[in-house]
Amino acid sequence: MDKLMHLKTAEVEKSSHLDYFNIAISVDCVIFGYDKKELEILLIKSDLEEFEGLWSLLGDLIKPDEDIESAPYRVLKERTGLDDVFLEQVYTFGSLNRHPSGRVITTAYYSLIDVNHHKLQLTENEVHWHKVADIKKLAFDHKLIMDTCLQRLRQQVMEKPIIFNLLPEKFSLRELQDLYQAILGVQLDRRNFRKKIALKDWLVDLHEMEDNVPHRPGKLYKVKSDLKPKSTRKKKVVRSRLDMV
Amino acid sequence: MDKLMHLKTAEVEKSSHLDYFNIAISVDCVIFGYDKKELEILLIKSDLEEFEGLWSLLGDLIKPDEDIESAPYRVLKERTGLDDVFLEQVYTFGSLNRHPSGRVITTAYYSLIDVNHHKLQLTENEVHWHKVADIKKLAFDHKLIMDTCLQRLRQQVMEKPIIFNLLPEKFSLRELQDLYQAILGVQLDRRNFRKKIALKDWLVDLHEMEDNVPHRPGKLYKVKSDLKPKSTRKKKVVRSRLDMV
DNA sequence: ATAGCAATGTGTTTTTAGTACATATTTGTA
DNA sequence: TACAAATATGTACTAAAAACACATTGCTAT
Repeated sequence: MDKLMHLKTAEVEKSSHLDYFNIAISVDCVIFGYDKKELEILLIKSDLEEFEGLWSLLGDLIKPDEDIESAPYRVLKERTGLDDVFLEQVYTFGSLNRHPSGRVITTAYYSLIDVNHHKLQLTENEVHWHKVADIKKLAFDHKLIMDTCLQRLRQQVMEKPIIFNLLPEKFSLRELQDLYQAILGVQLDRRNFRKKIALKDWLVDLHEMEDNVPHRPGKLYKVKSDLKPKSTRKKKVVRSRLDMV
Repeated sequence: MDKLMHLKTAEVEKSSHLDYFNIAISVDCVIFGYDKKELEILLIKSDLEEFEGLWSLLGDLIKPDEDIESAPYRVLKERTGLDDVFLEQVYTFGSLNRHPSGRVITTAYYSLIDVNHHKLQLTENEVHWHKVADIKKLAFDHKLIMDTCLQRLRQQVMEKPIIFNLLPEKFSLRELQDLYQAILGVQLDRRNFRKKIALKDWLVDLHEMEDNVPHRPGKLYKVKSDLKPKSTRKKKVVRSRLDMV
């Protein structure tokens, strides 16, 4: 409220490149994928001297003429070719020394992508998938950002029907359970899992069967079509129960 | 990652006042208080022409040499004289046209203050408490920010022992229930409420009684002392149950 | 003093959700 | 045709949420 807040447009123009604009702002994307029963994220090799050999999140500075929410969509489009992705803002990180080259505050988003069915056009060959479980260290504060996003993902996945962004159109309950286990990092009881999912009432039975499995095939399901908004921007409000009321 | 991300320190210095710094970044504080069974927030009169007569949140631009988290503490200290307050980051708002005077991205924090027992030193007389329920419109996108913070507060208050930041040291279950009702905007059954609170195991029975009430006095409680970190920065992790595990 | 008011303080029942656990069935394969 | 590896399903126990009623305490007005 103090400074810019009280200025009229003309004054802002005048003072543009002074004190108030000494901070750059970026977005960083924690792009989750799922492959071979493992949760993965998409990383790019850092080319800062300080972080030689380390990987970092995909991100970019926000342009002066784009909404903050558009920035992560743009980053994903530029890096992967995808543009109908699930994205959700998580937290904004702004420690003084988080970026060695200057003052950069960054807003973290996480994204969920079905790796096997949207073929990514990885524009740079320095971009690769990494198993989340194997990641010990990243450039900048990106490990902290990743952990924060993973924590949020774990919350959300229990409450809202977003997990289906990581799966193909048709899937078996087994595949769904494997994915939950990969995200939550725990083993689940199959019978209780099925009851829980049934209770949530997110699925439609397709009356089709798996094939290409070396054992008894399971039924296939898809997510109910009214639960499938990809992006946060047009998200349907699914009220969580206020359990004290 | 594109631009600044790849620059070495010297290059950043050189390019400082160019494209990358055309966005200002601020924090805005949704400061919740509780008085006479109503949830309130602290607002300041907007002095932008565009928002003549409207109220706005307390905020300020982030200084190039302060952590993002320090900024809302500074704002609160400057505006209210308080410095041991509960603050939590909620969301970052950055629509292109949210600020009429220029491009400003803002990170919203909410704060909980016991109005009656920490006397605020309101440095400006344009700063006042307003009942949340009465607020229809605010300057900028501050109504959206307030609503987002209120929604987060409602979530958190069920999960974590933060509500006590709005109450005096000693309180009765009746006062606690009234406060929950004010925040959640619903009526609660007294017996079920007490059971629920007992279950959470947040309180210590002080074996003292209310006085100055025109009816049978209730017992007084305080929050368990190990549950009282005021700020997010040193917050104790209270694991929420992963109910599928 | 005492009747009435306005609270506090407690307990039971029903329903729903979570947890632990076992058996029969189906398909592919050796 | 027996076996391996899944799917599919049900029951009993426990915990929590929700709905609901009665006795008690302290103040106050008559």
